[in-house]
Amino acid sequence: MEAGNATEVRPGLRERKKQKTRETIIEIALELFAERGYEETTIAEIADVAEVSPRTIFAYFPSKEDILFCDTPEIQERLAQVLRDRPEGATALDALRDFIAGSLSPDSNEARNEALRRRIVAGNETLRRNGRARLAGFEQLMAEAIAVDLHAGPGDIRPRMVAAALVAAFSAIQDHDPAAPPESSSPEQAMAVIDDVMGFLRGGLEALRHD
Amino acid sequence: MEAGNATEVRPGLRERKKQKTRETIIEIALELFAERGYEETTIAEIADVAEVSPRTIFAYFPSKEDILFCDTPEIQERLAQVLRDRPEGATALDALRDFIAGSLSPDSNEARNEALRRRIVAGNETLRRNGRARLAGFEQLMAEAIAVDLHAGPGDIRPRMVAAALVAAFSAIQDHDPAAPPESSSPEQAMAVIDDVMGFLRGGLEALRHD
DNA sequence: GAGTAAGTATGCAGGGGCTGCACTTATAGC
DNA sequence: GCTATAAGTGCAGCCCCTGCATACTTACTC
Repeated sequence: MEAGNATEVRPGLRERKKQKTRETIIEIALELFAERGYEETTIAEIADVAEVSPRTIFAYFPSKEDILFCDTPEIQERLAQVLRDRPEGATALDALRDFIAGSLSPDSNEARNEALRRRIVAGNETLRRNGRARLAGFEQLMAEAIAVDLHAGPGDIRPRMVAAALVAAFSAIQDHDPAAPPESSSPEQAMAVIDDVMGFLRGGLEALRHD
Repeated sequence: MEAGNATEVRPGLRERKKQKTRETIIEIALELFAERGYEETTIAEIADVAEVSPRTIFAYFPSKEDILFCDTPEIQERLAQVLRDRPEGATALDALRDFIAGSLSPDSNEARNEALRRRIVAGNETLRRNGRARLAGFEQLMAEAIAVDLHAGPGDIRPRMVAAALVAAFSAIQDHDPAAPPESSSPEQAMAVIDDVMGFLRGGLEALRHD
């Protein structure tokens, strides 16, 4: 450890290089996937363009698909945190709404990648399926939080139903309107749609609230 | 075409052999998967025990996973038919209930395979995920039928939400109680659970019915 | 600044899923 | 029987992914 570093320790050269390599791989993979299709792009090609060995790619990502979906765990962790830290009166749905609102700030780089990702996934059946499967983590998270809201026991299926409906609603919004990615519409519009969904869900939740 | 056949043409030797081979492959694959795990069982081993060439297996099934989930399309088709043919007053939920009730007759062979399948899928993360992904077809089917019930337009997300909740509910019942496979409990018990779910869903549906 | 420890990149060999193609074998209809 | 058609097979090969041994880099210590 060097002395004189500020509150944030700037990571060493090694760490920075690693981060850079990782980002390069992602960037190039997304570009190639978008350009010529996911299945049609091989690990070897990505490695070639990224100027690393194919073996190295697997040191960074457990699988080809994980290059594409690498952000999921991080986003999920953020959501988990928001749910954990929500104030006393706030429901899980409230927390989710805030989370989404907070995620709509279009960080240019992130947004660009996200748009690419969407296009790539849209163009491949398997990816669509697996992409949805990855939402299972979010669903689980929401189900747990909703269970708390509903004072539901562990065997109660209501939280899962609500969480599933929720995920389905957002999937529907995303999948079914590929012509209108969220960055093209304004955040306000996006929030309006989301509030719509929330309204429905709250209605459904009320109907299920018999505790 | 031979003359003198009854209403049902008994398929020729070729067709019967084919069917037999197909069933043998499924049977042996399920046994091996259950015995030593899905990932640990190779196509070569299945082929070996089934006394066919590995290449032949791929003539019958597009992928290893499809050996396991081979019934899904057929069941889905049956559900689609039930939904199509439901009488005027019956809702999609009613039709689904009937469909499930009709499916609970424990055909010994079918039930045995189904139990095996459940165990196999339960023991493998990827299979659980993909198994659920295969439910997307059912979800879609139900969503379409529910959309009719709700007089919902094409962009309406309510039907999807309900369908997703529905599928989630049944998944929850199946996944979360691996100790109690459906054949062990009586059909009456199973139907009681299902009616429970149906009650919730009808409640949720009512809340969404603002047409 | 040389030397060592730890971390990273790479090459190689190989397993396993899956496919296209050519070829043999078995059934069907004449 | 004899031929058209379909099923089964063997082979070569692509691709994802893994374990392992090895070269290379950065980091730390003296």
